[in-house]
Amino acid sequence: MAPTKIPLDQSANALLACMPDEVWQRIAPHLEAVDLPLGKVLYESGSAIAHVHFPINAIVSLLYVLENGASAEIAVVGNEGLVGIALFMGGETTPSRAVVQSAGKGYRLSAAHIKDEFNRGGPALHLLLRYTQALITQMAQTAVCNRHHSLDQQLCRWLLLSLDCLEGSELVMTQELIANMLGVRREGVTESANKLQKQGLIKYARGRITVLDRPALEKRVCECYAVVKKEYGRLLPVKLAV
Amino acid sequence: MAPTKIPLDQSANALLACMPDEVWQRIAPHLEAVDLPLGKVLYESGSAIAHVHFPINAIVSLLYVLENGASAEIAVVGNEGLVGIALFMGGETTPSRAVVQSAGKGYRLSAAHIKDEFNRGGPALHLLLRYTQALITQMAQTAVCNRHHSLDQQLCRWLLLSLDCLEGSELVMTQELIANMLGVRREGVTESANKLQKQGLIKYARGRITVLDRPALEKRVCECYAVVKKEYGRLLPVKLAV
DNA sequence: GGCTGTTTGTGCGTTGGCGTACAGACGAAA
DNA sequence: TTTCGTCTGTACGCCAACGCACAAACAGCC
Repeated sequence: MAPTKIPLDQSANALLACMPDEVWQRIAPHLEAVDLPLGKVLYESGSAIAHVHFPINAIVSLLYVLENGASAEIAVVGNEGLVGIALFMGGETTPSRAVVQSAGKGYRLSAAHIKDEFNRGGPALHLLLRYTQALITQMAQTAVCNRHHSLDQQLCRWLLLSLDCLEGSELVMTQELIANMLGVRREGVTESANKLQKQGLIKYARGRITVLDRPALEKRVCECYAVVKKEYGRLLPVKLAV
Repeated sequence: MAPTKIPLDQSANALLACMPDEVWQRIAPHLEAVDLPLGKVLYESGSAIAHVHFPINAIVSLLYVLENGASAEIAVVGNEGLVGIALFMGGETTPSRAVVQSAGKGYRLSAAHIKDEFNRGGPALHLLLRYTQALITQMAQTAVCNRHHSLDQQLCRWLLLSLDCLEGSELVMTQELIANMLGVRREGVTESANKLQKQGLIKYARGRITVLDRPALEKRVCECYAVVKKEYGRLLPVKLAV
């Protein structure tokens, strides 16, 4: 409950890192460092969102869940972004669910504080909106990818996107979980992952994936990965002009 | 080129209708009535967007086009919305394409004017952001629908969404076009449409679809339609408080 | 009326992913 | 060391959608 007294690191999250000093000074006192354990739900479909989260080394999935329980991931958020855009977009909530897909840490900021900063209309607003646009691109590209690309390709895309959110080349992630994210059968993931393993691109063992040959993965992935990456790069320059 | 002198009707587009008088007075002089013929491209992937468009009785599709030419619609915009959110989101452009899917009329507003109004930070900003969130919901739901629902269901969803943008119960639209939007084969659409026709839900003839039994369509459509509708209703109240 | 181009209908064989079922493989705990 | 639960591998039939090829129906135009 009480704000954590752990020293804050502005560079731990790319979005925070882009904030001009003035903004950072204002919000830093209200940031709380939080643990984001695997499976933690940051917000639920339709229910009010209490905080935005800035992942540091965790990965958060935005999922749409259907009535029959089937689900599909529409976007991934890592330390390049933030979870809970509905707060400043004005909807307060959204019909999706945010779940921690890879455990780690993050900062959170209460709804009131993020809205307050947003409504000042300064650089934070523009930064957050540009980030939102990047997220939109990711969602749209996911929609197209779901329609036109094979599971093999989608798995590559997913591995690369997740990898980009972490350091190192290891993901802690069962095939079951991946299947849920991609909205496919577990067995399908097993098959695709096996192909990759047999060709030496990845190593797989009981919930640990090690990427052995990232360039080869990039050669096999569909264009969707590059489109999204490029758009993030374009919309979120390393350092925002003050 | 010169602004059209046709009398403007604020109620012709729901988003405009929601604008408080003060805003309307400011932007109305810069609105131009434009024709939106079938197939017209309002903006192209990656190129600068010159205007936002407020459809009146036209329908505009937001499409992602893949390298191999395959495409998929990620959202539909009718008189409840606006085309060109990238302008005020700060990205200036987006990797998608906006195409008129059903001919009609609309208003357009230059990039400079919409940004100017947006940056005032008043009610227009909040309205546009709420609309954007609704659009995000539509995109995300499309992604899930692509993944989990049958072509039959998706066709129903598409028919209903299009119908909602028009008055009357007739769509002018070839199966080929619908197939492009849904990102499926034309033959697939033929088959699905035929099922609907045989059961008396629609009537089909050379690019004219007449919906005969809308309630039956609504019974057959997947949940995605209702989710999107509900979210639009929630985020875009009929009249914005001034 | 006859021609032409567009739109719709139909019939293949193919395939990617689904649902189900079960077996092996491994790790942690007893 | 054994047991148990989790994770991964494999197999089978099934089905929706695909790609391709072509026929039929229709509208507009000469």
